[in-house]
Amino acid sequence: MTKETTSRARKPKRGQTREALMAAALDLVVKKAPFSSLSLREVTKRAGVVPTAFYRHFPDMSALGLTLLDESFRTLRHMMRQVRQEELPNERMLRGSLEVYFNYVRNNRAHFLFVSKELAGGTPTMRNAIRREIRMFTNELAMDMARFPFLNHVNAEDLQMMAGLVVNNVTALTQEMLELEEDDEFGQNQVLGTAEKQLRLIYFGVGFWKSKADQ
Amino acid sequence: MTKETTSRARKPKRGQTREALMAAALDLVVKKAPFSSLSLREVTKRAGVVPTAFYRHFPDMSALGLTLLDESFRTLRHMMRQVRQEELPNERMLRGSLEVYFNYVRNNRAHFLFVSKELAGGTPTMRNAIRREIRMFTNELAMDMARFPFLNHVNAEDLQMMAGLVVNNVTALTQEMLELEEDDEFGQNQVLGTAEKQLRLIYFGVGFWKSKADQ
DNA sequence: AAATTAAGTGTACAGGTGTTGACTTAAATC
DNA sequence: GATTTAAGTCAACACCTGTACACTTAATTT
Repeated sequence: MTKETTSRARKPKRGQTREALMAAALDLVVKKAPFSSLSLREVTKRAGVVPTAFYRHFPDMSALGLTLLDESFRTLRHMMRQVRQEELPNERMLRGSLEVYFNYVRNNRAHFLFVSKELAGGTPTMRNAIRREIRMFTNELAMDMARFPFLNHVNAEDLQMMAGLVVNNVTALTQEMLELEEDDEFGQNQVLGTAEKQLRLIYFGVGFWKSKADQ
Repeated sequence: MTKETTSRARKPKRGQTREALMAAALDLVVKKAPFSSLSLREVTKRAGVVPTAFYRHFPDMSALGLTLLDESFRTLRHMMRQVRQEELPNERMLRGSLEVYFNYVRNNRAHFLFVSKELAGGTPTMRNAIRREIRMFTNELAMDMARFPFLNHVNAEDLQMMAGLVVNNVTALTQEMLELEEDDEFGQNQVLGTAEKQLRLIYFGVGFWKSKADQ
């Protein structure tokens, strides 16, 4: 990661064991247990490699975990950025964004399951990393809301509060969606519909609230 | 639990080991790891008892977990019932309910931490039990909302949606509060304040939303 | 007072765990 | 082509795990 001393980068092409280890861990998280309770041996076994080979790629399991976390959020951030820089928010854009997001969740089930379980049950390091990431999303959302014409009379603190409400709720609905069977399209659409209604309430509700109770 | 065959109940007064085991497990959950990754031996050690003594009280660890879950929700339900049957909802009642609730959370930190970690990381049995319990709270809340004069023109489905929004959010804030240090009163008050603002938005927002967009 | 039962202890075993060190081998660099 | 380095294997260790079985002991029932 830090070393690139010589002129030409030397890439170990042969061993994609590193990726295999990460995939194995993710796999075990999906169909067995939270990451925190996976054993090194179990992961290497599933990766089709001898236990000691693990140390060629990670110092210990928690390092693997952090790498997995990084991977999860790097691609998620990428997607979020694409969603954000679409045209100005309007009526249909809310539904559209939610569809893109939940579609992404469905296509990255393993990563979301991993993150979801670690958010509550992981080591403090893990939990903090995840919470920091979520806080970042909340801040960005608050900034986007500020450009929403309907909301431009709402102060920064209240925007933050609203964004928190949205993020908390979407997080919960994501976990709900992860509990559904992968092919339960009915259930998934139901969650999506609920999400849309709830966000609509939040967005439109604040207009009323602010104009009435400014005290 | 089921047996009470003879005339007089025979209580094993000597061994409060059962309670000790439950307390030990809860203790370990607070300061170490999610319940799922506790070992039987570690629990018995902390309870000050030999490993095999465990089997006199529970068939295995997951039975202990379910008992713990039962205990957690039995007292929580009791508190909720008291909060609910207060006088009709009004302005100050929102704040009051939240204070009672979060105070309860603070006084039952271990149980909430346990539940919070199991909600995402537990066995399917555990997760379902918890989710069922939460769904129950949501339903009860929806019923309470129906009696709210401000909301009596909202149909059942939307009430359910609103209640879900409230419960999701309070759940998230509960987890946020559990991450704070026990003596961080400032942070705790901040969470409480956020909660109040957010719920106010939900409650008052819907009035505007429904009267405007009935479509 | 005798008998029964609940609840504790100690020993033992088979298996899983993380990590060590020395060895092999294939690829990348010189 | 020789050498260095990255990435794999194998064997061994000390420890922790759940659970079976036989044993003790105190309390409750009879």
